[in-house]
Amino acid sequence: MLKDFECVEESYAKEVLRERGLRSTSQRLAVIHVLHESGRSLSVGEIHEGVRGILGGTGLATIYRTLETFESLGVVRRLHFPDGESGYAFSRAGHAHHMVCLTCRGVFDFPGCPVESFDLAPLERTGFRVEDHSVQFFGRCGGCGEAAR
Amino acid sequence: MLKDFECVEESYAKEVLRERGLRSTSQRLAVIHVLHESGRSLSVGEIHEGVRGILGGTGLATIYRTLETFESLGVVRRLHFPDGESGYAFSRAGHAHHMVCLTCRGVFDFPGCPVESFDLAPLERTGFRVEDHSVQFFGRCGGCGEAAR
DNA sequence: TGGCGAATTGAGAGATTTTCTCATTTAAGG
DNA sequence: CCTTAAATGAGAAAATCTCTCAATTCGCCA
Repeated sequence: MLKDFECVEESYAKEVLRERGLRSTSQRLAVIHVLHESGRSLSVGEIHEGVRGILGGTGLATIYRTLETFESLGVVRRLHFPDGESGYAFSRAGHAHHMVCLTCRGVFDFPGCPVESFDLAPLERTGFRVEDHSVQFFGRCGGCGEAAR
Repeated sequence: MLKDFECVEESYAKEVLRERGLRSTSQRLAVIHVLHESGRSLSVGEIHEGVRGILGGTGLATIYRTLETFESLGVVRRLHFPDGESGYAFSRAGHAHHMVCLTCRGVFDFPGCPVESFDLAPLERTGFRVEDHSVQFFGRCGGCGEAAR
């Protein structure tokens, strides 16, 4: 099952799962498939629906468990929108930031990192030790920006 | 009531409320008071508890409504932690970014903005129009960093 | 200062979201 | 194949958030 849809994202997820001694179940791969295929960030409900469309009776708990697993593996990322909503998006592990379209919820990677060239010294002089950061841009993607005119 | 505790943060909140034609109720001021006094970000439950400590029987719905109001006014900000939890923190309106201590959930402003000196051109060349951004640093504040040793 | 009208609140019901449990299924190594 | 532990499904339970409406309170104006 799912063989016809297999994509790099799925093989990548499989690899990460294997590395950690976790199983590549059809449910897990379907979540990746749905997320990647949509190209945007999806709510838990949308993911559940999408997975059901492929596999049939998948439990909601499985979706939650899967998202949690993938997030801890860095394969999926949870995004929070200014309006309070949130969604999950596929994301290659490692250091990645995103631009998010406020209209279609599309998620795009962008090159570089604003924090890299930012001087943390004055900040750390306060005694704060920076361990991580998050950067996100919100706006309208090409398609949605045009449609608005 | 609350007169004894009045602080700049409360006067500031009052002013913003008046500007928008909203009322300065004791519940709203108590939320600001609790948030500011704690110096860290608090969950809805913690805020509810704190306000009840000052005013007595305050409804949970009021806390939610108040936080929503203040967030739309830019007086309070909702923060999302890497562990999935979230909390609210006092925040002067305008462009402010935060450092958040992962141990005590303390919130500190930091000077400058990494995005200001970041070249958005290559990003916008993709057709994406940036409207907003968010930047956060996570780590350990002075106190918590030391305690860990 | 007292009264009026509209905004705000309290309380609890209701909706939604997330977690948990445990019997059953299934992936993956031998 | 077979075995074994990991993972899932289903639904109950818990947690979180929203809504409704009568009662209260703020802020304005006389």
